Formats: sequence, C-alpha cells, structure tokens
Amino acid sequence: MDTETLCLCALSFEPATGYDLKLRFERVYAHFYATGFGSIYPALAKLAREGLLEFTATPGPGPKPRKRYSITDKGRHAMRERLEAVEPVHRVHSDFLMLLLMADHLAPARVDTLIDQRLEQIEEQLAAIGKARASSSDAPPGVEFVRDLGQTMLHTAADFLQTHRASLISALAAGEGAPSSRHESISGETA
Amino acid sequence: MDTETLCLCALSFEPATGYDLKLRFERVYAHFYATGFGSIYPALAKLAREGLLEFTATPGPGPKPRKRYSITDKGRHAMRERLEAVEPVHRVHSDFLMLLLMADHLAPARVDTLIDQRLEQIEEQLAAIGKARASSSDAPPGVEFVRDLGQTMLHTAADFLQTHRASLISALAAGEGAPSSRHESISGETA
DNA sequence: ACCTGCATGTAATTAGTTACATGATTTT
DNA sequence: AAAATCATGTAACTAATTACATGCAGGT
Repeated sequence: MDTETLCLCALSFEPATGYDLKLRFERVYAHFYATGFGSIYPALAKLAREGLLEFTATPGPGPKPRKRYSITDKGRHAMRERLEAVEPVHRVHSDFLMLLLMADHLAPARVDTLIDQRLEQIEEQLAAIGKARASSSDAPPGVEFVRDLGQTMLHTAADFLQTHRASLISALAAGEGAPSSRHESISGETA
Repeated sequence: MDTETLCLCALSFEPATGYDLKLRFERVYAHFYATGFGSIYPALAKLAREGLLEFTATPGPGPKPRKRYSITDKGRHAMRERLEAVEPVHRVHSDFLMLLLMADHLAPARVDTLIDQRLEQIEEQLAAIGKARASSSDAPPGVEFVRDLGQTMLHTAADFLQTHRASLISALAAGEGAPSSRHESISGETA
C-alpha cells in the first residue's frame, strides 16, 4: 500500500497535520506499519492538489504554515476504490530475527542485549495500544480487531522471548568453539 | 540488512545457487524476510568479485552457466563484522492488517476472503517451518530458536483469526449503513 | 543556556520491485 | 501440447530513507 492510500486511511478517522500523522504511524500503527516525514509530506501535498484532501492553514511554529488536513467526499470515494485493489500482503522484515538466526556468529552478550531491546520495543508498542484503546473506547470493529490482534501477537512474542532466552544463551555457551563454525570473536580471544 | 549480508548469512549454512537462495528466502525465511531475483543476482556477483564468495560453474539450463556459490573465510569474517553493525529493527509491513483496520469501508464478503487468504499463507509458512525442521534436525541453537518463535507466532495469529473472525463479521453487518462513514458499495446499492 | 517537542518541506541517495530476455527438462 | 520448474542476468522504474534547512515555545 502506498503512502498516499495510507494517509487517506489515517485521515478518514480524523483530521490531522502531517506531523500528527507521523506520530500516529509510529505510535498507534507501529506494530504493522511504518512511514516517515519524507514520504508523508509529498503524499499530502499531492492528494490536496487532486482534491482528495482539503486543509486549513494556520500560522505555525517555524516559517511554514501549519496545515490541518481533512479528507473530502471525493477522497473517501477514492480511498474505497483504492482499497478494493489492494492485495493483502503481510510481510515481516526483521533484522532482529535474522541476527538471532545467526546467533552462533554473535557474542552471547550481544544476543542478550538484542533480546532486551526487542522486549523494550514490545512493551512500548503494547503501551501505545493500551493508550489508543483508552482514548477511543468505541472504535469501529476493524480497529478493535486489529488492536486486539496486535496485543495478542506482541504478548505472545514477549512471552516466548522471556521463556526461552535462557536456554538459547546456554545452548550458545555450550557450543562455544565446538563443531562447525561457532562464534569466534574477531579479536580472537578463543585461545 | 542489505541483500548482500543476507546472502552471506544464507550461504554460511550451505552452498547454493542464486535460484536456491530465492527459494530458501521465500520458503524457509518467509516469515521474517523476503527478497527477489533482482536483488540476489547482483549481490552474489558483487560478493564474488570481492572474494567473499567463490563459485563453481557448470553448464546449466538456458544459455548462462549454473553457478553454485560458497562462502570463503574472508566472507565469513566480513559477515561477522557486518552483523556486529546491524541494528535489530523489526518491522511488520502489513496491508492485510491495514485492510482489516479499514474493514468498515470494505464489503463484509471481502473481509471474509481476506481472512481466508491470510490463514492459507500462515498454513504454508507453518508447513515450510515443519519441513525445514524435519530436514535439518540438529540445527544451530539460533536457527531452532527462530523456527520455534516463528511457529508460535504463526499459530497464535491463526488461532486469533479463527476465534474472532465471526464476531468481526457480525459487528460489521450490524453497523451496515449506520453511524458515521460505514461501508457503502461504490456501485451504490444502499438505496 | 540547552534540549525536546512542534511543524513543514526539498533534495539526494539508496534500494527494492518488475519486466524483459533466453532456453532445456520434466510433469500434466 | 502446454505449463511448471530450473536457472541466470540486465534495465527501467518506483519508492523509501536520510540528510538538510528553518525556527518558535516551553520545560530543565
């Protein structure tokens, strides 16, 4: 799904500035989508040019005016048309898991840190979902469904990591310097 | 993580052709990574030029020779160096979940199909993990960890979808034509 | 005084995806 | 006889990421 359609979707809930949208993406939708300023601003400008969005400009901080975008009827229609054509791809792109897959080649201490960091991210995303639920208690069924699914998935991941991390680390320690190509630090303290 | 590092990682397990690698990516690693021919072939060629990979060419089908790549010692070293610098980003990029989020604006029948399709994909990925486990029963701890985590996550997702799909569909049906901007087909049979 | 949050946008870089071109062997 | 699998590679296109440029208000 391109950033344009994403912006239409996000704005179909309520009006927002480009900045707001980015926060929403990284806070509320973070567990299944990510997008940055560099994609959002051009998308909003183009959608406004085409009449799918309208905005009210107020003097903002900095030299450029602050623009609050809202979706138009034309925009809502276009959004539905676009959504009809979207294929439901779902892909996970995880350097975290790739690193764990290669855990043999990493220092066990790093593996430990990696898991800690991931657990922190999961906690943040769970907190964001909790906050979102609290602030809009009667959300549309789709939104509630995705929130609940996200919460379940994040919980499961955290559980798994906490339950199995110890056995991973000890298996790694047991295998040190053993068969095939186990981890040997680049600075070579294996001797 | 760029395609080059990814190829080094995959080849650290066993030698393969570019074609093999693509299959491995879309079958074994599909639940957390994806990559196509257009990225793999140039990456392999560059890595071979730099001496991180070596290959044996045999006459293959088609005009170009078949090349079986294996990682060199230099390549293993480079891989570890690169892995040390990799940040453990983990992001889900899901048009599927975005579509469910917007379920209000979709025909309930489509939502149903969407869930069916996703369940099928999950089954395929679970089957791939099962197969991979069967073929290499004594895999390194990292590989087993990631396989188990993947299996757990996929199972949880499938469970959730099966358990909650009915209530989503009925909530959607109940809301038809009701408050705010619920789904109205583009061809407008709402009248 | 300095840092964080709010707020917008452009330009350059980087990387991924898709389409194209070729063709033998095996399965349906 | 057609389709799928095996197998490699290039070129064009599309899109995301990152860096840059600007600057006020409020908190520490």
